[in-house]
Amino acid sequence: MAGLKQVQRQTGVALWRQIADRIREAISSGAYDETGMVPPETVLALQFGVNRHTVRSALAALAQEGIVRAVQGRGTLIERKERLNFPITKRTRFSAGIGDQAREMRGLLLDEAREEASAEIARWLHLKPGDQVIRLETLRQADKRPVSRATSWFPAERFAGIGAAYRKGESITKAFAELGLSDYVRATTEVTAAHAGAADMADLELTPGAILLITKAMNTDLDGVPVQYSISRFAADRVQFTIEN
Amino acid sequence: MAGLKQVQRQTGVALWRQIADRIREAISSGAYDETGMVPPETVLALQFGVNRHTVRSALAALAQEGIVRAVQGRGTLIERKERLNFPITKRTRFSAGIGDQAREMRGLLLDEAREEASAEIARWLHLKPGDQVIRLETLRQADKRPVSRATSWFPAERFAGIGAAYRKGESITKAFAELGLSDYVRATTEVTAAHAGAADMADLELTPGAILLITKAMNTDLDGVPVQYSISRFAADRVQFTIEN
DNA sequence: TTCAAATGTCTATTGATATAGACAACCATA
DNA sequence: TATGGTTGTCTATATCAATAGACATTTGAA
Repeated sequence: MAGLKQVQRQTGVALWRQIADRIREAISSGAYDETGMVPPETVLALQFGVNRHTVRSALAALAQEGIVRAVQGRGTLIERKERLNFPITKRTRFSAGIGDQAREMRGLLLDEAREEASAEIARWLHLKPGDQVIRLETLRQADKRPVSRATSWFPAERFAGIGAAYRKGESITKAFAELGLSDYVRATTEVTAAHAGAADMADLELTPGAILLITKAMNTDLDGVPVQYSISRFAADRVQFTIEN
Repeated sequence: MAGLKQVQRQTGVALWRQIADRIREAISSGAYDETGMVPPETVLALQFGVNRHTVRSALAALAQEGIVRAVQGRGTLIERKERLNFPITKRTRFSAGIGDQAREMRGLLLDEAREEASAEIARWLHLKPGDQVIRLETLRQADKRPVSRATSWFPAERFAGIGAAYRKGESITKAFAELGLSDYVRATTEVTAAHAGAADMADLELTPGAILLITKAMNTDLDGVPVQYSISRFAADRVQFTIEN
């Protein structure tokens, strides 16, 4: 790990936030695995070329996120460092791929609504604008920790009752199975990144300025008929995607 | 587009930066296509619930990026709004997919080095740690505008001279062809997101606090033998990825 | 020509950010 | 139990970020 380079001065983003990002990245990359601790505040201050108080602000933010825990007299211990891997493959089975990485994977239904398809949703689901669709607002957690927040649309007549099915099975796959769709495939996925907004920050327990990985995905049944369109927002510092071709 | 919601107060990230991000997003989503202009500063200030001076700081930042141009007495004109789409498919042809979106796609070789494979690189390329590899540092531009910054490793003995070939053809595909590898496939791709560091900020002409989309990809020849491992950093506000399964 | 609407510039004030230094409290261990 | 290394707390100061108000300058259209 030799030495983290000095931070450069940026306008618009507080120094302590930039340093928090750097330390979070270093932790997640295993730079401090030998000791299981972050270097002393004075050392970090020297490495980054900033005042010790600034480092303390950064560490306080990381402690708030539950990543580190400071103990007076000893040092700052690393509490969590994992980054969940989400495979993006033709056969979409989020829960399956995650099973070995987290003990408890849950999907919570935050809201359900029946509404008319917008032009964009209609295009993705091969419907006419105004056709009825069901919208689900869901939150995925790994070991009690929120990982992603998704908004999904389904053709209303084919998937009536999917809200209740999701609430019961806590996953899209199980909800589909409950409604008689035993298999489906991922058709297209778009990936972008952006800063988190207010609502997502709250749901995903993010600190201000955090990054989201955003996927827009369309799934079809085995006949190629669209069954789901969804926009998912992932906490970027907790996940990575893997695309296997 | 009705109305952009009020921004919330965040610590650590300057308000004007958050607002710049929101406006950039609105421009790229086509919200202001009718007029080709951003709403007046006073209107934006009202929409976001901030002072006009704060909006001006945001617009100044966007002007610095070349996205808008303010004209006294008229308004603030939109100069650029595109977001390049990069398909991530088995057959990786970056230049091909981009052809219809940008007039001029270039790949510049920033640096070339022959070095020993680290443990990680060796693992990806199915080599032994310490085996010779060639590392290329490249920069991709679309219409003179930097889009991504990549670091790629190749087995040295098989692809000796790939630096010169890349400099000549300005793409990995052409460089491979020059060296007798006419076809190759994308084996695995990992996608993450993070804030840009100093070096990438400079190369990609990013403003402080900008987001990077990061891919780690391994390509093989048609026999499944690894030919390239690369880490690419994309300016997140200029691109999106599309995964077609 | 006049006027409304838009951006440009200036001054002033408040709170957040960053630096600096000093010292207290706590922990592990020699 | 003494000591060195570490985090916790306090005070003080300078700079940046954000708000507020006033007015100048430019443009396009009535």
